[in-house]
Amino acid sequence: MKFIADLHIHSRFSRATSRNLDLENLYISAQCKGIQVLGTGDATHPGWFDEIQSRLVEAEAGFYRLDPNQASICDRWVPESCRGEVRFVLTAEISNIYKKDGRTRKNHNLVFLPDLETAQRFNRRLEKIGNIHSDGRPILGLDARDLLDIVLNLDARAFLVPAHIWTPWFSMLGSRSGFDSLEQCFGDLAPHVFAAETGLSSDPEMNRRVSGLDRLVLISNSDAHSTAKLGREANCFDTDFSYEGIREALAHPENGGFCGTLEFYPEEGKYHLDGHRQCAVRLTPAETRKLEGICPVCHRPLTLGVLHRVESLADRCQGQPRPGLPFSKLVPLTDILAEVLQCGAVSKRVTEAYRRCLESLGSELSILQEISPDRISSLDIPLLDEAIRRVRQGRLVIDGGFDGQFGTLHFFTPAERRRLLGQQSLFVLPGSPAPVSGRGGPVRSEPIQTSWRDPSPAAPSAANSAGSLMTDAQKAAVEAMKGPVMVVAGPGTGKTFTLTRRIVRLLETGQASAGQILAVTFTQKAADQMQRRIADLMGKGRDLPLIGTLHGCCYRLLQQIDGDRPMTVLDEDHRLELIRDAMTLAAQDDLSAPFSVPQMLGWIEAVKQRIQEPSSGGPPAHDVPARRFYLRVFEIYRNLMAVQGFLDFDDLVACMVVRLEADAELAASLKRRFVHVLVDEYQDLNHAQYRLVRALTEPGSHLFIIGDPDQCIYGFRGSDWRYFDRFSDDYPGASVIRLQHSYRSPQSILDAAGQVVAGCRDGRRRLPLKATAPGRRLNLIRTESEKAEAVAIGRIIEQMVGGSGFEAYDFGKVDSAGRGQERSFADFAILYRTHRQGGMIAEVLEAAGIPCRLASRRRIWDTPHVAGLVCWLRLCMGQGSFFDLERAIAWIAAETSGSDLKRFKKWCHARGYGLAEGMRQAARLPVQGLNAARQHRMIALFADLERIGDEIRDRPLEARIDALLEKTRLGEAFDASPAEAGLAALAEWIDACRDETDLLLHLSLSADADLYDPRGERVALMTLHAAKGLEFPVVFIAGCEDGLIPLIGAEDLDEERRLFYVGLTRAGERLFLLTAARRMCYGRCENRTMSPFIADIDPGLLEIESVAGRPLPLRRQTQMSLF
DNA sequence: GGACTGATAGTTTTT
DNA sequence: CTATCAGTCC
Repeated sequence: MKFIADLHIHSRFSRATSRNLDLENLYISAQCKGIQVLGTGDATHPGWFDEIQSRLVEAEAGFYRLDPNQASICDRWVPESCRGEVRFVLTAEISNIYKKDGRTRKNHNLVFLPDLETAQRFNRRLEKIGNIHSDGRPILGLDARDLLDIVLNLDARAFLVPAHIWTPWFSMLGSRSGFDSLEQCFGDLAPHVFAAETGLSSDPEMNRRVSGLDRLVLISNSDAHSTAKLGREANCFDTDFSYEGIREALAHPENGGFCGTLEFYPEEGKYHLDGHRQCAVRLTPAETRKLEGICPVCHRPLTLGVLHRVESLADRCQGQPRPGLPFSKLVPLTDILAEVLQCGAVSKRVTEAYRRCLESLGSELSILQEISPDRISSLDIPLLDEAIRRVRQGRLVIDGGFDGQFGTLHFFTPAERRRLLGQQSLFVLPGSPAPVSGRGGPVRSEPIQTSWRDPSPAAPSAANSAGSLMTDAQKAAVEAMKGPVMVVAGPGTGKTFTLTRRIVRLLETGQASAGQILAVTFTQKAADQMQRRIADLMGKGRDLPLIGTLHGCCYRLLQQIDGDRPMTVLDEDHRLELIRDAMTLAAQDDLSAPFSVPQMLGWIEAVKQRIQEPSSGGPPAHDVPARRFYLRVFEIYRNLMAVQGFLDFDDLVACMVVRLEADAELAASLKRRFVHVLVDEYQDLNHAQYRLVRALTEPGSHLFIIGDPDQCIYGFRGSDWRYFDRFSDDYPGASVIRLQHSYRSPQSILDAAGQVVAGCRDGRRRLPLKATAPGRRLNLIRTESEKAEAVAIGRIIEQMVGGSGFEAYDFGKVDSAGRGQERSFADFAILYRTHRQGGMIAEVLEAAGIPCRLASRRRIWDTPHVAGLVCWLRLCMGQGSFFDLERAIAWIAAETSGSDLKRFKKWCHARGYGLAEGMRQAARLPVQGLNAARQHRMIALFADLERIGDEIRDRPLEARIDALLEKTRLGEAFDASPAEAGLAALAEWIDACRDETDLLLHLSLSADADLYDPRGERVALMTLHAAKGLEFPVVFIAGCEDGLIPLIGAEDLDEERRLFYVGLTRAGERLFLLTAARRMCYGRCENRTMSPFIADIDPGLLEIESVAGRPLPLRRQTQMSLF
């Protein structure tokens, strides 16, 4: 069957689209236009998808029609001459913005989906990658190749077509955004792409000059943002009337199902020629080349159009024969009428004439293509017949479009018009305009003054320290092998680099075997990173040294020392639960709790971190009842832990220290074993950890420490930078090496940071850091409110990424000539003091379509079903707690209630049973507080648990998890809710772990894992603390106000200063400091003043800007930019 | 024991 | 503003 399809349109849920773009209007307009098949567009948008689901019904396979009742109502609005069937296919456009091979890429891709179910799966998949709610054309920081991968894995029938492949800003081959070939863009998956969309500004003829595209079918669509633009380009098919028909026709053009396209005259497209709209300069590619791409008015790079781009990639000359299907070029009927009637395309006269045409002649496409001039002239619209004839013959003149401005049409010269109107001739006159070649010469008007802020974008960051060049100091640090070495490594001086190189050198020169090296870091992330880097440098299959966090290493060593004694390390939730139990038990002895559970946890931690007795910590001495209660709780807590064989984090280190200090033999053997000990971030050691390092080394040991006292920001949990400064006393004769060359930040940022940290009252002497580049001033932006602050950040990001949608350019909002270096979302970080601040910023940015990664304290296994699974695992391995049991039974049909379990727990606590012992005893002894029936049900429950445990015990870990999912309701939960990400992270750990003990250790010791798909590029939002060790080209520090930095109530102002210092030095190129004049604080609106730390920065280093409190934000009214 | 009310305090966070 | 906890009532 023959049909015409427009497969790329948008709904009203996309930015800058007409409000009336709903399915009904599309249905009506498609008929008026003469289109039989429309892409739905925006199928990724939940709102639009809901509409699709509720209003459309499947007609042919993968073809959907408007609900018949609705359709008959709509038909009344369609002239009878135009009526016909309309089908929808599920399509969506994705805006991919990402970095590849060092350049920011921005391309748009059309996705075709065979049915609603697949679309739903697609949306669920994308939801994890980015925000699909805020825009019908979602912006994802996702590599186009990875998008294609997702599409291919979705369903064999789904496919992807790169959209309007030539436009400069957002396309596969775009001059400012793209690649030079399909293969570069899609890599290994390129063979799966079989079609490309040419876009308005190019036609098949131009495309065929590039032989790399020969293999592709070229399709054309309207990309309509309003119903009026529907079908300005379209595709002709003669194939099965179904989704599969379309796919087949495109994938196998040799079978003839695809018959070519209806094209817009490319010259009329917005990006045909080169130029600057703001400067009113339009140029042909040849002229642009003569000017070397520079605008003669503003002397900035010109926006290169599609023709230019085609010519630069073309390997066939113009006019050379080339393959391809027939196509015809059209001009929208309203444009023709506007020209004929000499008035605007949206004027009333044109609208009326248009309506009249449709009513008498039929659909627009039939008028443009088929209806004979005789019939057209019968309408009595002067010149219309002649104009349409000329369009069909290609006899019109178009001033080519450029830099976002449509080209303009000319059918008749004034003289000609007079003549034609005079004689109403039906035959072609000699001397009418030649076929299009474009009156594209440079058009110049008065230079327009444009303002731009960013005349000299900062140079890209200097040579990275990962290169093979080392500074002398780095070299010294890597090569000083004997005795204790202390390295003071300021921010960006290549700390990790130095550390890894040193380990590799130790191994390579044979000075130490892998087993003789112990390297400790502070975070799991740092340990993983170091392990990876060393593995990369050493090559595969080599033994690697023990590299881990202090806690992880202690665990391993304790395990080795004690053989297989089971050790379960409790995570924070468990500890709190246990303390709660302990406090409840203590309260029974007639005492009420004068403090909170977290407070108690803090005291316990503090005491353990100092390796002291409980009596040396806790509530102040004068509060006698509180102290009594505290001591009692502490004791009970210890007992509860001991009974079940639990350890907490601090116990790991403390136990190790106690063992080493008490057992000289053991200490000596470990000292013999670990000849080289390396400690990263030494300034963050707390007392117990310091004692541990001391106990593992002698004063003359080959102990290598590296760190930066100015970056000690964990004082609140016991870290003390003084251990760092004391190193030379503890280890006399230690070599001291200072790394002072920063590869990360420019001088301006280092200077400002240095001025801030110099304000510390610690009396330390500091040496200045040197940068490679001078850098530009720091921007200090003062805003009215926290919302305005977020909006200001968003605007800057939007501008630096170069606008995330066409709109930004098409409406002239962003100065396309004066933009700075292109960035992608992953280049930005927004830092703040408290988590609370992150929420608002993320909300504003997400709403504007900027993808964010909000670092949260919640971890992946905090989602109920992942947490449930972990509880089950622990229980089945005999390492469960009462807490695990309570949570686990929620996932089976248990007849035992939570309160029964509480009574059971109380009974166990009273008798000193752990869970396992308690479960055994409950089978034979009466449990106090439970009647016989309840106890029987509980015993039955325990038997069930036992049985499940027995059944799965001998299976490998993965099979065990599968079985658990099957035997409990966990499986349903994982199926129902989109927490596959959680399961995936778990699976990753399972892969990485040797055995279940390892896994459980990981689960309680390991840091948060991201819920986000790492393939999606996002702006990072995190606290200043979390930013430590990271770097970003562009850094925003939000809330630079008194009360936030330094935080109100902070005891150690120096630490707040260091924290700010850490934040400042994360920036590789640009640093923005933001303040709000007013901020909501605990529900109250507070006036704010600037952080005193900013006053310590030389004003000459700051560029201060105030953002006025204009009303926020006019989202849909202006549609100018994302804000 | 569970549902309600009112008072109160409220960083930062890795393991 | 909101989570938490203690106290109150049924």
